[in-house]
Amino acid sequence: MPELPEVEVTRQSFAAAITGARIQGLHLGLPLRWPLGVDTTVLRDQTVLGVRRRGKYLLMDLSDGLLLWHLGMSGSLRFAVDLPPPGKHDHANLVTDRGTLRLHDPRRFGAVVFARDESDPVAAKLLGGLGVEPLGPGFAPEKRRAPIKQVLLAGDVVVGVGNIYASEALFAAGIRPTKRAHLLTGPQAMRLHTAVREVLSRALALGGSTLKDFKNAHGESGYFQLDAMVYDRAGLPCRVCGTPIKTLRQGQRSTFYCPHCQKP
DNA sequence: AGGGTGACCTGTCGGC
DNA sequence: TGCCGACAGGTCACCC
Repeated sequence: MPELPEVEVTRQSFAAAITGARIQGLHLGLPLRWPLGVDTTVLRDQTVLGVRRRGKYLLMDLSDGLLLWHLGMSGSLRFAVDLPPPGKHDHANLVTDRGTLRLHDPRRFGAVVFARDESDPVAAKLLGGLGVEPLGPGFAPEKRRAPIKQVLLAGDVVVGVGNIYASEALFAAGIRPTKRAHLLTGPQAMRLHTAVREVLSRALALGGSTLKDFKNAHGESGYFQLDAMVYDRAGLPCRVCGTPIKTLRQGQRSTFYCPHCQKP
């Protein structure tokens, strides 16, 4: 579910409401991707100072520590005063005096991790290798020899671009996903950066994609039916030139592209 | 060090 | 209807 726009929409939908809240307890269900890293009692009576985002991680600043949240492939957050009792796939509940933040995550690739701060080895392992923010000044894929699609996804050059928006951005830039990153021309690299920014910021402005069932922390759907140009459109006519969209596998992930609009 | 692969886990969908 | 394989929005540990 969550690529950068969905994570950021989620953050914006509850950050202000939870800031200032006093934590009463954290209740965990089935194991998530990583263990919390500390006994839940250290969280009690801590105050939430704010919620930031780095890549697809949410960083919750506490009065004495940092709580990292990741939504994995299938995670979503709800924040409300009166949530129904936890269901089968609700695996983390942060109870505060202003409401409960709940992680719903059927596949359990998500995580909640405690760290003293960002330099804590626990946090550094997760955040330390991350590339630049895609909405920031620029990124430099040209040092990599791997296919550009996989470089976008790897997260160590630029963060936040997931499988859907990687295909969409490469279409917008007119670049074939199999193109080796180091063979991009200067203009192509510039167009790609522009395309990534535009694709992500458009989805963000529209409340995140509703490709499957994305909802913000109020449980509201994005009011944007993702009108993908290529993603999940194998065999359908390109919306620009009519050529059938092609699909292939790269690193065990599906890629979609227009063989006419995207130059090898 | 970069690049390729397998792993984690559950749900859904299409085909027989 | 049931069963089975393929696939799903992420990213890490592990090899070479």
